[in-house]
Amino acid sequence: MAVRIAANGRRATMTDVARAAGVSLKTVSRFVNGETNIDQGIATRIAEAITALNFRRNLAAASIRPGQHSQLVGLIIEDVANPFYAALTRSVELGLRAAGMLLLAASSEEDPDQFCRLVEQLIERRVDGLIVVPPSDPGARWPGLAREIPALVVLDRYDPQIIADSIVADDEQGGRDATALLLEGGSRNIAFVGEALVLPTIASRHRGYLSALTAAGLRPDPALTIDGVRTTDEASAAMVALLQSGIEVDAVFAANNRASMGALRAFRELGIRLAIVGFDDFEAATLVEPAVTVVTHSVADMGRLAAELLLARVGGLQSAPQQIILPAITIRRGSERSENHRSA
Amino acid sequence: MAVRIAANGRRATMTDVARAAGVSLKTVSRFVNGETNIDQGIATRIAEAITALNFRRNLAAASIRPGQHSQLVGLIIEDVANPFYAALTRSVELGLRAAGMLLLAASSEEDPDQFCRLVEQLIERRVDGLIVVPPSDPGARWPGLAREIPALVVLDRYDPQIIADSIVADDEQGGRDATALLLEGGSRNIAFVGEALVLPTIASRHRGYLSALTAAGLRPDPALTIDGVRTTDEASAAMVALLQSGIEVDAVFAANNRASMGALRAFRELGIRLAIVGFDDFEAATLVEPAVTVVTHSVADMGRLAAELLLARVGGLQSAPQQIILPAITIRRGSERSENHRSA
DNA sequence: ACTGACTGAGACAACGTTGTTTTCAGGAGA
DNA sequence: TCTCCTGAAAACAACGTTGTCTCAGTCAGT
Repeated sequence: MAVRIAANGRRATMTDVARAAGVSLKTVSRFVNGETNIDQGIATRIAEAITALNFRRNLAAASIRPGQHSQLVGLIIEDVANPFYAALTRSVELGLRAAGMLLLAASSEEDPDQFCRLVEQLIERRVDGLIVVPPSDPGARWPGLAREIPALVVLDRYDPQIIADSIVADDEQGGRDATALLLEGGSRNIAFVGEALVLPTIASRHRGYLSALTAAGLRPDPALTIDGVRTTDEASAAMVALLQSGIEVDAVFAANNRASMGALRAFRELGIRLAIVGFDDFEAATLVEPAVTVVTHSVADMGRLAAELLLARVGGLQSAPQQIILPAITIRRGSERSENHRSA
Repeated sequence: MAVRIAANGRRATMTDVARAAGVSLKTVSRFVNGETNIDQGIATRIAEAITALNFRRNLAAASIRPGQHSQLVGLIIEDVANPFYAALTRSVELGLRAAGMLLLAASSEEDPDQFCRLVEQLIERRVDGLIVVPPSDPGARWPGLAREIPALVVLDRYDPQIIADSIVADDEQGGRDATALLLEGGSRNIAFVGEALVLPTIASRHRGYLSALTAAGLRPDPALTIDGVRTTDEASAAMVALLQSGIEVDAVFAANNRASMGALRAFRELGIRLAIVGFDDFEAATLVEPAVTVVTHSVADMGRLAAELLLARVGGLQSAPQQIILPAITIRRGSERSENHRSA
C-alpha cells in the first residue's frame, strides 16, 4: 500500500487540534460537539486546524464514558442471504439511519451457540440495543443474556420468558387464510410444505392450515404435512417425492418463500402445476403462470417498527414491554384456483 | 421494562472484579487476556468474581489505545435488499467470522453523499478496514477519504485513482458469452436491458454484448439497448414498451438479476416467451419453463476473497494493491435457444 | 464605582482498559 | 549470611474523549 494516512501514521487527536489552534483541548471538544458558547474567532481557528490536520473524532473513545450511547445497534437474524431477512435488514437500517445509528449485522444460522456467542460479542461491544430473530431453540443462556441487553426487540418469535418488546406476524391467521383460499378455489387435498414445526412461526401457520381444514369439515391427513425442509432444494425434493408417492394431492400451502420456490420447481420438474398459495411474498411470484397468490405481512413495517421501538427504548421509554402483531395480508394472483391447473 | 441489568445499573468493570477477588486491576486484565503468569488460586478467585458480577469486557474501551484493533469491519453496498448484495454480505460475514470480526453493514443507495457520509461515520468508529462497492459516481471526497481507511477492498469497480485492493468480475467476457449463446441459439435481434451504462459493470457487459454482435457480423441496433432501469418494475415496463413498439426483437440479454426478472415478467404479461440469457444467477431462474440460462461469477468467492484480503491487510500485509478478476461462468438451462419460444 | 450575574475558556479528573515500570517475596548460589 | 535472580502482582501512566469545576473578564443595574 502506498500513501495511506491511517495505516502507520497516527491520526490527529483533539489534543493535536488544540495545540494547532492554540486553545485548550476542552474548547475543541466544545466546538466539535456544537456547543454554542464559543468565540467566533476561536471557532474559525479550530475549524481551520481540524481541516488542516484532517481530524476525525474517535467515537469509540467518546462512548466509553458510562451513560454515553455507542450509537451502535446489533441485528441478529437467521441468514442475511435469505431475501426475507435481507428485506428486513434493509428496513431496520432505514429506520435507524435518521438517528445516526450504525447497524452491526450478524447471522445466527439457527444455531444456539452461534447465536449466544454473537449476543455476547455485541454486549461486549456495548451496543445500545439489539434487534433479534432468535433461533427456535435459543439455548439455555439466552434468557440470562437477554436481561443484560439495554434495549431489546424480538422479531418473529414471542417468548413470555424474555422481557422485551416483540413484533410477530399473525401467522395462524395467515395459515388459515391461505388454506381457505385453496379450499374456495376448489382444492380438497391440500399439502403443507415448510420448515421444522418446532419453529414457532411455522407451527402457527400449520395450526392455521389445520383449523381451516377442520372448519371446512375435512379431516387433515398427516401424510400431507411435509415439515423440516430448510432450503429450496430440500423443499423441491420433498415435493417431488410426495407427488410421486401416489398420495392424492391437488394443492399446496407453502409455509415460507423457500418452500414456495421449491414447490414451483418441483411442479416444473414433473411438468405439472397444482394450485398453490405461499406464505411470504417473493419476487419470483409474478414470474410464473399463473402468478402465485401469497399471504404475507409487511416486512418493511416489521423492520421500521422494530427500529422505532428500539430507538424509543434507547431514548428512555420505560413502559411495559409491547407485543405487536402484524396482520396477515392476502395478495391474490390466480394460483389459488384449481381449475387453472392439471392435477397430478 | 422490568429487571434489566444493563439499563440503569452500571455494568461491573474490571475494577469491580479486582475488588471482589481481592487482587489488583491489572491482574484481572492479565487473566481476561489469557496471559499465563497467574497463580492458580488467584485465577480461580478472579474467575469466580467474574461469574458472580457478570463481568463483560468493554471492547470499545479496550480498543481506544492506538495500535489496538477495533475488530470492526465496515461493508458499504448499494442495497442489502438486493439478493446479489445480500449474498455478498453473507459471504463477507462468513469470511470475517473466524477472525472474530464484526460487520457494520450499510447501504449507499448509489448516492455519493450518503456513501461518503457512511465512510466518514465508519472512519470515526475506527473500523479496522472497509469493503465497499462505491456508487458509479462516488463523489469528489471519495479519493481523499479512501486514503484515510486503514485497509480497503473495493468490489465490482476498478478505479486506478484509488489505492486499494479490488475484486471485479470479468463483465465484458460475461456479456460476450451471454450474447454469443443467444446467437448460437438462433437469435439475431438481441435486446440489451440493464441499469445505467454509467455503471462500470453494466458498461463492460454492454461492451461484451456489442463485441459479440460485431464478431458475428451483425450491426448492433442502438434501439435495442435499454439502459437506466433500476428495479424489476422499471425493467418489466421498459421491456413491455419495447416489445410493443414494433421493433423486431427475438431475444434478450438481461444485464443483471433485476433486469432478468423484469424481462420474464414482461414476457408473462404479454403472453410470449423469447430467448433470454441473464447476468447474475437468481433463485427464480429455475422456476420458469424453460429455465433461464445465466452468466455469472461466484458471489461467494468475491465475498470470501474480499474478507481474506482485508484480513491480510489488517494483519499488516504491505504488498502492492492487488486486482483480482473473477471469471465469468455460464450456467446453461435452456432459455438461450430460440426454437423453444414463440416470437413476438 | 461597586456588586452580581453572566460568558467564554482552561484545568482537572474520569471513563474502562492495557503497556510499562516497579515492588516484593522466595529460592539458589557464593 | 548476603547477594542475585526469577516470577508474580501491584502501581502508574496512557489512550481520546467529555463532565465538572474554576477563573478571569465583561456588562448591566444600583
